[in-house]
Amino acid sequence: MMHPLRAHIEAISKVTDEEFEYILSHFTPVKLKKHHLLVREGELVKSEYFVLKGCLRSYITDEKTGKEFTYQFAAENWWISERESFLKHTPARTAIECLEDCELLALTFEDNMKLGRELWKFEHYKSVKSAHGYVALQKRLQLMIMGSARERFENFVQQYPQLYSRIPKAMIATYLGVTRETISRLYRK
Amino acid sequence: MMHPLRAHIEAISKVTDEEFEYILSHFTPVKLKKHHLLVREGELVKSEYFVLKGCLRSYITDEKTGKEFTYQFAAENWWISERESFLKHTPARTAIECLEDCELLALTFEDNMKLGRELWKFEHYKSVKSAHGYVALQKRLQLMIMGSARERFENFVQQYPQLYSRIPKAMIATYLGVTRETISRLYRK
DNA sequence: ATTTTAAAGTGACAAATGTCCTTCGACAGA
DNA sequence: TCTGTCGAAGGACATTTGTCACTTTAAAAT
Repeated sequence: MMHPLRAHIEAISKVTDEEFEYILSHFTPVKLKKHHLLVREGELVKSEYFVLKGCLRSYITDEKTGKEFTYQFAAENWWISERESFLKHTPARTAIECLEDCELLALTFEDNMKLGRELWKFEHYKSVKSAHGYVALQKRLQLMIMGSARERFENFVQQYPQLYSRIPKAMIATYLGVTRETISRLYRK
Repeated sequence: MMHPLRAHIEAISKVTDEEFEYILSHFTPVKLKKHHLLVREGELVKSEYFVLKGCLRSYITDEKTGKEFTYQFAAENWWISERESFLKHTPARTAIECLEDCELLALTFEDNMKLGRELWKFEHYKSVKSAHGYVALQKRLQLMIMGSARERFENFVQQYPQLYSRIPKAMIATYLGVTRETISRLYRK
């Protein structure tokens, strides 16, 4: 069976066995327990992570109110990191937490750049991923502005059915910008 | 006095007189009247625009409800375009409208690429602008999720005082995802 | 100057969502 | 088995925001 990372890359551009082996040799496996913080707020983030197994989320905590805002979830075959800190070498504004026991592949900033320079296909893969991320962010903002809580919720369930049954509803709520009580109410009516 | 576009570029990377002349030679001046649609929904977008004078906005209209969502405003020294259509050559999902008489500088997709290839500084300028745009979008989403109507409004006024006094409140409302009545209420209390 | 049109402000009421508090069931650890 | 924790659901009530209808003000057009 094809390596999950390879499958993910090849959805965008095909690579040879040698190329993939070379790419993979730059990644470091990481295993983490549920509740472990992969990234803490204020840290410098040196790697991006590809998820082999498990589930994580990145989030911000509002200092004043203590309320959380989930910026991103990631399960198998997703990338997760703190982009801003990773790219600019600034302190992380969001934390990343394991919602389950996780197995990840870490790629450092330097190796990331190196692979980009050496393999045009890898650079292309990254830039397509990044463009997709941008469009997804736009759509999410638009839904946030134009959609009701119900629309946002239904959109989430439809878009990520696996996550919906796997992640505590309270966290999905912070991703959608509502309270868990509101989510709860949406079932009944 | 320095050309506004040059000032804008040099805030990120210095260019020589010759380089700037060369860059500028790829732009086409455009003059438009208030209410003119620079881009219509469904069109192919061939250029990005730098604003010399006037004020515009890009927006989406929800088919079902007829409600508008302002995606972006642009006044002097801003870039505006329909990025997705511009980059991927797909039909525009947002329209762009002049809120005042406008003077713009248009740069086509091809010239944009050409300048990027020929002048590393220009490529750098574009990539920094794009990264800034991404971070701004993230912050806007975050505020949308964590902030009340008042917080979003006050943030807007603080961030764009010029726009606030220049643009109809009803449009600012659609940018913030509230009704104009809500904006109105915020003054009094 | 006069008329017309667009934008802003207001009040009353409705709907959506948040807050607080309690209950219930599932399940992991002692 | 018992107990404690966590996630989910629910009710009662408060607050925010939306909707609609109308008035006032300001700006454009003639």
